Amino acid sequence: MPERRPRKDAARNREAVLAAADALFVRCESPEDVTMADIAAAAGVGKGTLFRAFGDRAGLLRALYEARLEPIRQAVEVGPPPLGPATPPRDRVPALLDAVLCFKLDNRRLALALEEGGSSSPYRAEHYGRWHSLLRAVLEQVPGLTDSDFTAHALLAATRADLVEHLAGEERIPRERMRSQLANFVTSVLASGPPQGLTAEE
Amino acid sequence: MPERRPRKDAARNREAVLAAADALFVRCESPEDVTMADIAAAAGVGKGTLFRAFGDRAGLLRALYEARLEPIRQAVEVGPPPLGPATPPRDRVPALLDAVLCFKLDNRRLALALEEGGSSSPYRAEHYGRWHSLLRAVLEQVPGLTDSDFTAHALLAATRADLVEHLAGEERIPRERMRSQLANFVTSVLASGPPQGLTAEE
DNA sequence: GTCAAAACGGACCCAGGGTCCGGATTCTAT
DNA sequence: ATAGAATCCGGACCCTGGGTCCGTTTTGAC
Repeated sequence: MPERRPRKDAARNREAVLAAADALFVRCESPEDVTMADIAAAAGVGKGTLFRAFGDRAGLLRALYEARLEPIRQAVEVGPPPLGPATPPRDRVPALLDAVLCFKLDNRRLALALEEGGSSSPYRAEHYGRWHSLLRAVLEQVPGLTDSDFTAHALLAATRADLVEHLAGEERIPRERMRSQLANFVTSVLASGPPQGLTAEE
Repeated sequence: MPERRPRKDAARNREAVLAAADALFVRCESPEDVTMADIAAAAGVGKGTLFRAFGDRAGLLRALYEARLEPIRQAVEVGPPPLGPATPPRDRVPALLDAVLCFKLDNRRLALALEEGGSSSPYRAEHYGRWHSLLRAVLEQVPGLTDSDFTAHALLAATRADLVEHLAGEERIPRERMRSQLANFVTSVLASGPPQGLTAEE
């Protein structure tokens, strides 16, 4: 099956919708007061178009999220340390979580809209699955650390969009402070367990 | 102001609604397919009654939640160790989080409905505020532990209703295993920092 | 028993996600 | 270039579910 590519206008409209949605989410107070009709209007497009292109609200949000996430995904999969695969586990774990935190700080409303969007739990999203299994795998390589699966969940939970929003918005905690607090937290989780040998173990 | 007490029928109906809602939430698959109309019908009451008594959906959920939470609240505020105030901080922290976890396991659907209920973030709920400031205060008494505020948030995040639901439902992790994993996690967070002297410090 | 205050309940309203289909656009083949 | 089919457009329309309103009923104080 040749998988014929979409028509030109379809592609153009798809981009217009993504751009419009992004802009609206940045400007809005809360994600739920940007409606599908709003997005369609802002993109100069009919509602039908928007639903045909993305299926439903969640689909649109996902598409936006994935697009924004792409650079980080690259950096994690094939980039240089401290995010890339060549990093020693004890350094990579904090780096990964810091990246997630920064991403959510930079895309607060969007992340909020997607994670707490209602209907299905954020834990079913495949992007969560990716972060979790990656983190889990890296944690597994940290000597003396058990329960990597749960630990990965728990660490990621510390970067939940609504928590980040609360800390940044309500408690007015500055970005750098939040990053360092998360780093400390992660470190303390990693630090426990058997003596994490200094430099020379034998 | 005498604050005259409610009429008999009002009180009776209020109880009926709470009971009906509780029953429905236990039976349902997802909290969002138990509608306000359903609850009213199940309680043998009109929708108006239900809204007059609780204000809105969130109000009803909150009322239910608080009611279920009451025993634990008592145990924490005036009960014996390990939950009560007489417990040494290092022991009380895990106990508190274990209590939260167990509560969410026992009231999965309800907690889900309230925390991810939509509109306003769970971090604005006053019951969250209570848990957080208590935990924060206890953490503050653990020597060598910094960032109690953030740490309290991060630890509580590990017991978020939808995470618990995911672990118990999707990943089929048994209760006791989850409790011990959480306990390990908490311990590792507490363990770091300065030497937590054995028994004799001087 | 009487009467005002309080509560009842279901018809009603409305926003917002999602669907539908007649008409406009784009691609392909000749 | 152009006919014709495939695809897409867009906004009128539907439907669910939270929340409101008000005529009627219940309660309880005197």
